[in-house]
Amino acid sequence: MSATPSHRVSTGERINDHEPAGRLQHELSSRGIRLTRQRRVVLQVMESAARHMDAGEILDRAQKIDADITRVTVYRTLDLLKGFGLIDELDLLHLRGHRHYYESHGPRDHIHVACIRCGRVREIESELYEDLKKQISKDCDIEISIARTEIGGVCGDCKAKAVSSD
Amino acid sequence: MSATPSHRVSTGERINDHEPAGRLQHELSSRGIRLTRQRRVVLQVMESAARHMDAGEILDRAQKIDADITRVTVYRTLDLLKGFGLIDELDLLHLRGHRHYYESHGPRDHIHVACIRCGRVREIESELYEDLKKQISKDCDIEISIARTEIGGVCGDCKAKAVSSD
DNA sequence: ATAGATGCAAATATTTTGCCGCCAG
DNA sequence: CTGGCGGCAAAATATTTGCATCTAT
Repeated sequence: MSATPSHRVSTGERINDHEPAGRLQHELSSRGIRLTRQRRVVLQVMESAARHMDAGEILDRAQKIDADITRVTVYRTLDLLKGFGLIDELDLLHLRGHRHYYESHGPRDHIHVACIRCGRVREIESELYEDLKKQISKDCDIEISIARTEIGGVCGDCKAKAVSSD
Repeated sequence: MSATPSHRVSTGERINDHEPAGRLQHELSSRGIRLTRQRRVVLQVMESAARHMDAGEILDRAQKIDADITRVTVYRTLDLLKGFGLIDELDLLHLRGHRHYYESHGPRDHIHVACIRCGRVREIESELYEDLKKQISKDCDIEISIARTEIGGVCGDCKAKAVSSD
């Protein structure tokens, strides 16, 4: 790792520190969206997520809290949140099949950096990334509302392991 | 559009000008991969693509050239090409459902900029993007082999239309 | 000749929809 | 109260796999 990283780097499992508890609930009710028991549970799962989850994992976690929740409700709630731009849908470079992953994120975009060997995903924020988006916005005359960047490669740990096992 | 864009911008339908004819065939055979009749057709479709296609569209085009090609062969060939990093798999922000799109690309990465209203996708290259990747590579100690960036927003044309229809 | 491809059909996986009874506001 | 919501079952999509046969090298 570089001694003076020019990016804020977060490591390993996703830690949802930027998410004030109840943020999603608040966003929805302030838009006049009905808050059902099931939705509360899915929102709770999304907010407390320690990592990116696909629809099946979200269902599993939701059912641990409230066994009655169905797969269909999860899909419908995810669609709802996507529609309001409150969560992002990622594919993480299709490293593990064609699943889609969901995450609730704070106000600032982050880049997903994944190791194609071990699958670990890190998230980073970058001033340079903000500059790039501004540049694109100007050059393409577009008002950016979604930005997604996924980077894949072999991480340092995996490179080291590859060498030591030769 | 800005008078002096700092990015190379390509507009509208994808024009595959960076792809020397037969590039994919050459890449495969130089790796000792068997070139079957079916694979040649799929490669031809990928190389001559005027835009991003999902698996179904690739199948349709391939069958227009050779009616015997099956869906399964298309999937298997796409997997093969992905495995060698010769094509990219995109979801274009899931703007049109959960389809996956495939594209063969030249040596340089480009950014996909999509209008969330009209769905038009532009591709741009950017020096800033190259800088960003270098920075990430250093900060995260990773050797980057895939980079994908998708940007969404309302394009100038659609903004203009929205105003004029008010 | 033969390792590796294809085709077929069926299995999986994933996501969406119609309809009806139910509940949050 | 009542219009939006959730559950159920089934449909629609999308992708993968086993196996027998064929073919590029």
